[in-house]
Amino acid sequence: METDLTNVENMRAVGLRPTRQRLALARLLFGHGNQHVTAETLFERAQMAGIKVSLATVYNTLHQFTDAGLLRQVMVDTPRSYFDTNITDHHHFYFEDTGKIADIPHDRINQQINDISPTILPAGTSLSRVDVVVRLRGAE
Amino acid sequence: METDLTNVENMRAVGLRPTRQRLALARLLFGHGNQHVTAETLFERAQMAGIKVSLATVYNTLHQFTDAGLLRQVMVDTPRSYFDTNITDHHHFYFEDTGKIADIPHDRINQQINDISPTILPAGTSLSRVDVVVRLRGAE
DNA sequence: TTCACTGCAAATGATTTGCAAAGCA
DNA sequence: TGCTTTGCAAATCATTTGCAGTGAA
Repeated sequence: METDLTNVENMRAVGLRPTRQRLALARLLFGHGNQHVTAETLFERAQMAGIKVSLATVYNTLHQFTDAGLLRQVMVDTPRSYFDTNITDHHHFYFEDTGKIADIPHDRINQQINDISPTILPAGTSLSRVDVVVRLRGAE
Repeated sequence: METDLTNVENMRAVGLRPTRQRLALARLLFGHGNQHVTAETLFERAQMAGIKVSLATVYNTLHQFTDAGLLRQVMVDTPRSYFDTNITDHHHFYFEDTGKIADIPHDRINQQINDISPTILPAGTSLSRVDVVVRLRGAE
């Protein structure tokens, strides 16, 4: 289990003040299993949940959580970017027809990639991360 | 060798009228080895080369070439997208410090990916393409 | 009280679009 | 001529920013 950001102590532990907005957004993000959100979808979900928060704050919060290592930013489509609550080593399906993404479950790709990557890095660089996006057509 | 779009017949062959702007942009794109461009960088290069073309037309042309299978759109960074003149199966380095991309040369990743991918596709979907982005820190 | 955080509205940056003028068939 | 394509400017969309007001320590 990852850091549970839905309580005050853990929010402080990652260097963020436990404000009403951040706690509420954390609850939406981390309280219901792994999910992929955009700023817009999280904002809408917050509104439906009756949480008073501005879109700008949603953007700020997503980036703060990402910087704290609690979210991972996934770029598959311009110009919108997704944030994934699953921060373990894994990769993504991208459904071209619907624009949605999903985690690749039992990740065979992952092991292979991790084995290969270090051997091909250009001199003077270090690996930040490997993103694999398997783009699909057809049913979601 | 790919289709050489720098001449009138081939431009027609992909279903596009060989206009002055399209021919000139094709020359910039396909006349000097593989490269990665954004709409903005191609536009600047065109201006430096004395080609009279608008930014809107550069955008249109990049998408028309992409639809014709002559370019590949690569998304690594929001909200700007790159277009790669190399349309063979291959993947990319992304230099986080500079925001630039480069093809991964002798592509060991590629074979592994191609072997694995078909085995993990969700029912009802077909593989469009696999994008691997190896994100690097440090020197470009 | 102090400094971080929030919200709003305006600014930004990439991209797209509407439409009249220009160019290819 | 007729249908594409172009160019410009305005529109759009996601995102960021400036700044005054609010809230946590």
